[in-house]
Amino acid sequence: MDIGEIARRSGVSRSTVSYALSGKRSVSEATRRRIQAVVDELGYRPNAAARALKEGRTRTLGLVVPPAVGRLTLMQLEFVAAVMEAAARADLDVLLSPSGEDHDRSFERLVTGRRVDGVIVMEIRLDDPRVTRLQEAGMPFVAIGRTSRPQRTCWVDVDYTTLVARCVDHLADLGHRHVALLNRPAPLVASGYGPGQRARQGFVEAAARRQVVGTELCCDDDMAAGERCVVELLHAQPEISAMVTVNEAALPGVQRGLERAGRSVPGRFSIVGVAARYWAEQFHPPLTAADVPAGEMGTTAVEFLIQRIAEPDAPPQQRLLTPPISLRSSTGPAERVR
Amino acid sequence: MDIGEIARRSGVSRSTVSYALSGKRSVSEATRRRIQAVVDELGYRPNAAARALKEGRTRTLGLVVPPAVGRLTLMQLEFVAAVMEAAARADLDVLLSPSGEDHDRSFERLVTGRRVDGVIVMEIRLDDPRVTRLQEAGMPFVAIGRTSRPQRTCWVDVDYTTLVARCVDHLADLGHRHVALLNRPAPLVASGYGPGQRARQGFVEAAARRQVVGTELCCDDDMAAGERCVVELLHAQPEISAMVTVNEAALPGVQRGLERAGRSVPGRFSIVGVAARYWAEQFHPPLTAADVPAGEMGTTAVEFLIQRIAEPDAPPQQRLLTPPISLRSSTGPAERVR
DNA sequence: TTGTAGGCGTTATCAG
DNA sequence: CTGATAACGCCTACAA
Repeated sequence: MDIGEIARRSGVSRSTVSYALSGKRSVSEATRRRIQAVVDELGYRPNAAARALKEGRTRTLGLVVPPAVGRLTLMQLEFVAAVMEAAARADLDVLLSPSGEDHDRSFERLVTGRRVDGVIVMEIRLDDPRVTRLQEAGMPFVAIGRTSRPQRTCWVDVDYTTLVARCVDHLADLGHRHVALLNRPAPLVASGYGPGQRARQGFVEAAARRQVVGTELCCDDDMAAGERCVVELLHAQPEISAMVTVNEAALPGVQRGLERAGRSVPGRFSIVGVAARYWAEQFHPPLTAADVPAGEMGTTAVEFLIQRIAEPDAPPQQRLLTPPISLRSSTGPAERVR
Repeated sequence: MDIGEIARRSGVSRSTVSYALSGKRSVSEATRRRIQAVVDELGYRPNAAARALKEGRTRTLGLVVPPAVGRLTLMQLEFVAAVMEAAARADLDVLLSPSGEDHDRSFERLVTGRRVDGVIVMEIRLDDPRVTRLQEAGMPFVAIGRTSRPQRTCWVDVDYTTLVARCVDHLADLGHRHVALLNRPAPLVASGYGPGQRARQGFVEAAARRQVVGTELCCDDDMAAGERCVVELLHAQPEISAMVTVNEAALPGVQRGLERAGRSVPGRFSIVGVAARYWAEQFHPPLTAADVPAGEMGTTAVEFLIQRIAEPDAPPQQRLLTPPISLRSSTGPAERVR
């Protein structure tokens, strides 16, 4: 069934049907109704491919997700959901594409096959070949995260440097002198993962500024690793009385580790960090943390992308989010030195 | 840049270029190379919309995900990842579509706008309008889960009835006489969610058969609910010595609840269930459970769908999975009655 | 207010 | 082995 079928059945020309549906030129009320009736009856919808071919746009957004989605954190998941919903609200579809590993073909199809009008790229590295590729292909895109030279690209990111520094400040204010940073997995950070690197930077700077002794720890994104890290850390350096964490997936393990080490929170240990609200609230006691607004980021990314597709030459929009730290119950004053 | 550009630069006709790339008719080695060189140099790729229009297929699969993806369980997430990867391997793209709530337009675009060649629908209800819609639209699809009349549709599902019954058998064999079922959230089960209903059915039947006293408990999909449920249950019915769980998201909470109630596992309480392997292994002690093979299900779903698109009239394939229960360390003999 | 006709980029049929 | 040409279904400038 095509537009011709509708035209025939309503006794008008194909263009009249097209105009009646798009509203791009006026159609007499009578014929419009007649056409609409036929459309409803047959459940007609314009063929997306034909429309895309003619209009030169697909009404589809590409979403490039990290390779091992099995390891997707809750934050990322919330982000994907938000993108999906925001796109749906704007009547846009979302094409999912894995990147990294050996999925280059999928990425290439996206960029070069005109399958989408624009792309959102998650988990940007400081030096990311995908960004270069998108730029040279002239495909509108929004990066989630910044490369090391983010001036001319459109992005949405969380200011981990500032956030982690604020966490250190908070702990220093409470009198903590020996503080640890629980970072993301070492290979990830080493490969130029922005949040990991910027968290480290914010931690080191703030520790120096506040004359606090800082210890950084990289930890795999799971419960077991979190428990192990904490236990080993407190065994090796029992003087550490507080921790800043940017590794939400390790939180349940951290909790167990603290229990095993006999460090009650916040009485004998303080912990503060950056996490999805869900994890922060699931922690015992509820975690004082900057809640990453993943949902808002997804919505913003879609907004930016739509804007960018409409006006590719406008200056790229950028948004650096610094969500406030929600004071819950996981931090308290340092124990008095005996 | 289009195929004409390539044709011009290689000094051949457009059809020759097309054939050289598709290999659907033989092209002299010399011209094939010349064409390939130009293609590589310009980075040409066929316009997806034009190709879809002409061929009548989009090389795209639709994936209909549950509405509140924010609440996506790990199992579902693993499934989505597997679908994405399997599709990418077959050089197919995946179009993501939220369903439920007020996202009907997205679903309708998918079915009726010819945006995809086939659809995978997650989280099928016993009575699911989406299935009816897809059938009347003649869109090839694979259901993840079965409706109450699954005979003529193509689906992949987990046999919760059998799995839960086996769990009950295992506990009964160990001497447990009072057993609980930790099911998914009440509204979900009530709305005709297959796994929830079938888990209940398997539980009731097996309990009767084994002359075990069974108590069913619906529990929200989060840690806090899990903890609350367990504490309340053991307070109200302390004679219960074992539990079957199909609610993986509640597991961390269940663990805490058991600790708070002073029930060590497996010494003073046994627990067995159905869960993603990740959660089973994160449990303390590791959970004896049937590991839902979400990845395998995703891969199978893509296989089935590709097959179904190729031969829509072949009898629909169906796969009911009954993964074995992996014996870990969370079950033991019932305590002797004092 | 409505109809006619051309073209978007491909692939496939039909000639050569 | 290769080239011209006709669709695929839609949108829209132009004509009436």
